[in-house]
Amino acid sequence: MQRKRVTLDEVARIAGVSRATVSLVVRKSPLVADHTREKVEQVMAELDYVRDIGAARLRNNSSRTVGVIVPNLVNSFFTEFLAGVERVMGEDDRVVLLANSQDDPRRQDDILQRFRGHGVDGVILCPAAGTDPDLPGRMRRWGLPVVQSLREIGRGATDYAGADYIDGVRLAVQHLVRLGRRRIAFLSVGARTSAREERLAGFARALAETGAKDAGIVEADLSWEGAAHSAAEVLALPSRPDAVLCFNDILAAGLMRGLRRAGIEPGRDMAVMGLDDLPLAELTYPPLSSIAMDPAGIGVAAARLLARRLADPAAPPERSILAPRLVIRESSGAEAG
Amino acid sequence: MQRKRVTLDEVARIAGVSRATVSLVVRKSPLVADHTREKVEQVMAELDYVRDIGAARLRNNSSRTVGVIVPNLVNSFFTEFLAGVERVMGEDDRVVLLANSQDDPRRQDDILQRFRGHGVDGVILCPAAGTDPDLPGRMRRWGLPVVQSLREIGRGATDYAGADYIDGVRLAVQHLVRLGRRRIAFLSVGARTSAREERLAGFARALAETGAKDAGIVEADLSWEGAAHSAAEVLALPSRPDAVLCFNDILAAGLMRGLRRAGIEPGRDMAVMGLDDLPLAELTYPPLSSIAMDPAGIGVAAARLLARRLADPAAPPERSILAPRLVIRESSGAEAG
DNA sequence: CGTTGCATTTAGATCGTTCTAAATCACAGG
DNA sequence: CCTGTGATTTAGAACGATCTAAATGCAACG
Repeated sequence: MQRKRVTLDEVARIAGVSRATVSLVVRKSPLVADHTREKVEQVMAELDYVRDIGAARLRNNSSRTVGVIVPNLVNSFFTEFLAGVERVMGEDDRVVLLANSQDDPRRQDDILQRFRGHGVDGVILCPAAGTDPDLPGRMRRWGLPVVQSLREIGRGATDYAGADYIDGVRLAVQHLVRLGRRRIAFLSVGARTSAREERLAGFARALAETGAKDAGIVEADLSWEGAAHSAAEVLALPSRPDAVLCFNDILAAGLMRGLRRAGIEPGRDMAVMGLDDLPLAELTYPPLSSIAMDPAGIGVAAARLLARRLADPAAPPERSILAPRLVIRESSGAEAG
Repeated sequence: MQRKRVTLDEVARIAGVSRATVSLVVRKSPLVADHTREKVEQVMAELDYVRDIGAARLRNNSSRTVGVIVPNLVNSFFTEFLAGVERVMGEDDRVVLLANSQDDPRRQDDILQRFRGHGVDGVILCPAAGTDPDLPGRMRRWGLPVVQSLREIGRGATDYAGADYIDGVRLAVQHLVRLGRRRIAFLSVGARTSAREERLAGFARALAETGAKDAGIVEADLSWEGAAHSAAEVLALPSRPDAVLCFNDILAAGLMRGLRRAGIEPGRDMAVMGLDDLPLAELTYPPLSSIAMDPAGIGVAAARLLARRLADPAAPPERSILAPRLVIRESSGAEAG
């Protein structure tokens, strides 16, 4: 059943050259004469030769494989990110080893060990909440190149690709203020990540800049049900908010369900905004105003950073921060006037 | 920068045993004496030894790596599927090579060659629309074990994991008929896949069983915008439908937007149902009645089938078909009575 | 004390590639 | 005809594991 592999030796024997020559042809070396190359390529096609990249890596230490670790595969923010990464890697003839840390640092460690064992050239990591702050250091000591993305441990320790969350939140707050909202609450999540810190920091800063009132911060489970349940808590805030900015669109959609159940009409009685502009933002009712972060673009950027890092391991760490964009729909309320 | 790998030889030297013994320890062989094992394990921990799986595979032909090819990473049906696969593989200490065919058979072929080159143990494949019918045959000739999932080329040629789409459609049609709907249309997609054929076949069969009228089949782009645009076409069908069953929830959500733009209230004036019960079905307005297909469960089943196949390559092909479940929300109209 | 049997350990070949250093070839120039 | 040069080609040693077959140690037995 298991068919035996066609090897360089076999091709060499049939083409009447040496193994080394065939290897050169495989690697498109300019050293080999045109007629030899043609002959060898023909034989390779006939025998359906497939180069064994594992064996190659054993010798030359490049597996053309990169690991990607995301905390979650249900949130489409991460899957769009992943799609961006995968596209660039595919174009670059690399292959993606995917793993899901489920936001658990222990699992994340296991995965990294597996990746090391498989000899990945590098890793793109969205660090799990609660990751050991020394992880970038450990990875450096392992000699494993890493690009962090979407979240970051030890700012500036490694390459990083992300969106400007702080500015994104600012855009949202400014938009709400322009529409006349003054008491703004923030619906946050429990998991301690740099993304959360940045969004909260951006919130505080934007309130200060616009003079809007901080109506309070509520924490919800990261699921639409969780957010729906938080509606009561939001409505009970001492200074009753007239707008809620949510950590992401999933929470925003859930919150809108919760508000409507409580008889509050989102978009009219209470402005609601999301962050991330997931595809579902278009489909909720009312359609959700949000801040587009272009996760696929971030994935592309992360993949490029890793490619650069692999080409030049000694280069100084680089950051690739994409600008967010305000997407106005209906949940933030009618246009002023 | 690139740190040199710790090898078996090194561990052996420091632990004062032979390379072969260390190898036995790594593989948890019962042949080695307890005190030796302890000593060796201690040294491995000290040196941070990581076994090179590529080198191991070269000798024993098992890479503990499987390839997964999906046509799309945006549709959460596929990402939930992927999450299921990844979970089982992780538990089983295997790693997933992910690739996205974008429903393009040429890309899919490239990916398979890459996978072969990386020495994957097997592949889980959701074949791209338009895949060469002989692909299962070619893969058999390559000696590459494969489990098809969600879609199928050459029924019964390989292991297969999926949901009973035909029965799923039947549940939907029966539900609509129970609510008094009589003229049912189907909003389909262009891509020719077994999933599409089964859903259409199920539709025809269910209409025959229930006596409902086929109000026509409309094809949309596989995106919510595409479906929104199709609303006009649906409304223009000669026997004006009173219900529309959609190929999936994304189309259903888009169609509802399109209907509302045209002044038709989904759920009241026109029943709308989706298939797949994606998370977004909860969040649309009105919430979408749908048929849960449990993609994560299918992913789990596919991973198990592949594990079985790897353990016993000669076993006869097996099918794992999950039963669908009706999820009633509001888009299908008020409860009868 | 030599032998047998069992548990444990090991040397050396091997997997399919790439690398290094050297060999071979073709041909021009002296 | 010999030598030097640049272009091709190659033999053989890696890479880091696993496998095979055999060696070793040790205790008990006759």
